[in-house]
Formats: sequence, structure tokens, C-alpha cells
Amino acid sequence: MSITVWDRGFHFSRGSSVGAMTPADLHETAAERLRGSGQRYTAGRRRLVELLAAGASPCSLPELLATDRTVPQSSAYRNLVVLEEAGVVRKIVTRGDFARYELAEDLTGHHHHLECAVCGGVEDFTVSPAVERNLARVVATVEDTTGFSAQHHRFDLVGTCAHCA
Amino acid sequence: MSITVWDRGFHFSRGSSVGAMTPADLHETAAERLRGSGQRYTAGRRRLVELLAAGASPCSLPELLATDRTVPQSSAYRNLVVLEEAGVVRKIVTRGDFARYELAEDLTGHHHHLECAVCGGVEDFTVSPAVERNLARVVATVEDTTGFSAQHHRFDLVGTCAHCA
DNA sequence: CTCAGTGCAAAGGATTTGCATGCCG
DNA sequence: CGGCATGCAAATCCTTTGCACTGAG
Repeated sequence: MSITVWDRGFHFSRGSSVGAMTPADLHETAAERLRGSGQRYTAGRRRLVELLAAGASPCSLPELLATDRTVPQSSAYRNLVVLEEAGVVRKIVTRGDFARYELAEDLTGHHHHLECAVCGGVEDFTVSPAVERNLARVVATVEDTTGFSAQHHRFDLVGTCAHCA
Repeated sequence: MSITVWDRGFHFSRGSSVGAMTPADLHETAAERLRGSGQRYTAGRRRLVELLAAGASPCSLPELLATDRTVPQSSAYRNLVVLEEAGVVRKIVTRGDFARYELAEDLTGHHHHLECAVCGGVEDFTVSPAVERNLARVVATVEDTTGFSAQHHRFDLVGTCAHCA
């Protein structure tokens, strides 16, 4: 047993999770990150961030377009790519017809997903810090032993949501 | 919680070692499951199962076709759907260009995935029964709290594999 | 004989891209 | 002005499907 490895298990948090970020802070952070990658925080991109922040769970592109009909499809796809590259948005690929998008975890807090195999919807859930430490412990051990460098881990449940049961 | 439990918290799953299942058992089981859903275990389907069993990790369709040039693309896709519906094959959707396929977990053993964000490859790894029990406990808690009915859980790592580092 | 399985070719559909225009710096 | 951003339309490409043919039962 290596104490070093065990210790590393506690460094599970990637940056400071800000669960309750104000809209002003959110947009300021987004603008900073875009500037950092040589991009502008335009009205269209800001709108996407607003739509994602308003959604309770990850949104598909049709859902985003349905919420705001003025957003053109191709610009939405293109800007979501830019926002993802800047670390503002995270793309979630499920088995459903559409990819889903949510704000980056360091803007909303680390969480996991419940994927409904029936309706394709995705809900968020969180686990206790103790469980996260356990997960991080396994991640650290895998990295030490295999040379695989983990950017993040996924602990998701696939099944049937309460609504589709 | 015992530290020693975590000491051997994981190991790599190498090659196609199908637990204690022999190839004969594998094909017999596959045939049974297909019959169970009113399907035949034809030569083409058997070939796909062989290719998947031989692969060290989940295979994309181009990889399968490259291994056996005689397999037609559309039949491969169609038969993988049939095999998945029968519970013989599992489809893995990643962010890569192609979906990936592996034998169902009850044929190969429960495991998890290392997804390389660079090359798109997927490797298997397993964690100790103790860790799996912890995960199962979390799943049970989430089910109780949310009304979500979980078919299975995913604990995957996304990052850069040793080869792409 | 019947009907599932097969394979070629063509279609489907989410996502990406070409290109002309608009706009910020 | 210079270059990124936009948006319409068209292309891309993994995957699915139409259809005629084959073969198992």
C-alpha cells in the first residue's frame, strides 16, 4: 500500500466547484475563457450559455432551438464547438439521436448523469464527497499503473427514469 | 474502511479471456439467446461473435471489417443490432467517429472503459469486488432517492492513453 | 414453399462546412 | 480596413433501409 497513492485520492476536485455562480460571474468567466482562446463572447454565444444555464439538465440542440427560435442551427452547432474548446460547455454523447450539451463542471459543480434508455433524457445527480474520494482513488490507481492519463471520470446510470417507468 | 481493500483496487483486463467461458460455451450461449428472440445463429453472426471475442477491446465496425474483408458492411451493422437485442453484444457510443461493439458483460465479466480522447481507442479495466460493492450501494441509494431504475452503471475514464501521451 | 437472412446500392439524418455577408475592434 | 462571426444552403459520412436473391427448415 502506497500512502502516496492514497493521498492522491483526495485531490479529486478539478478546480473550485462553484455551484451557485451568479449569471454575471458566469458570463464574465465565459468571456474570459473565450478571450483566452482568441475568441469573442458574442451575442449568439452568450445566448447559448444562457439557455444552457436555464436548463435543468443537459439539452439537445433541438431543445435549445425550440427554446429560442431565433438561433440558427448551424451557428448553434458552430458556437457550441467554440464554447466547448474554450472549456465553457461540455458535450455529452448518449445513445439517443442527438448529442446533449451542458455547462462545464467547474461552472456548475461536479455531478453525474442518469440516462433514460426510453426517452433519451438525461438528469443530473451527485454523490457524497466520500464516494467521490473513493472514485478518485480508483482513478489515481489506474493512472499510476497503466500510464493512462485521465481528464475526468464518468459514473453514470443507464436505465428508466421515473417518468418513463 | 480497509486500506488494503484499495491496494489491489483494479487490474487490467487483457485480451479476450472470457472469464471461464470456452469458445464452445460462448457460441452455445449466443445461439440460445438468439433462438430465445426468434433468430438464427447464422454463419455471419457467428463470425461477428468470433471477431469480437478475439479483439482485445471494443471494436469499431471498420476494425471488424478490416479483420475479415468478407463481411459485408450492411450485414455487419444489421447483425450487430440483432445480437445486441438478443443480449449477446453491447454497443458503446463514444465521441469518436464510430460506435464500438463488445460481447455482453455476462459473457466476459463486468468491466469498465478507458476512453482515449486522442485516438478514440477504448481499453477495458476492472475494479475489485469491494469497489464494485461500493458502486452498487451508490446505485441503490440513487434509485431509492430518485425513482430512477438503473439497468447498469458506467464508471469510465476519459483521457489520454499511454500510447498517445 | 415460406420466410428469415444476405448483400448491394441508395437513402436517412445529425452534424459539419462553403461561401457570401455582417460586424466588432 | 482586416478578420472573425453569422446564416443559409449544400455537403459529409456513419448508419440504416429498400429490394431482389439465397438458403435453411
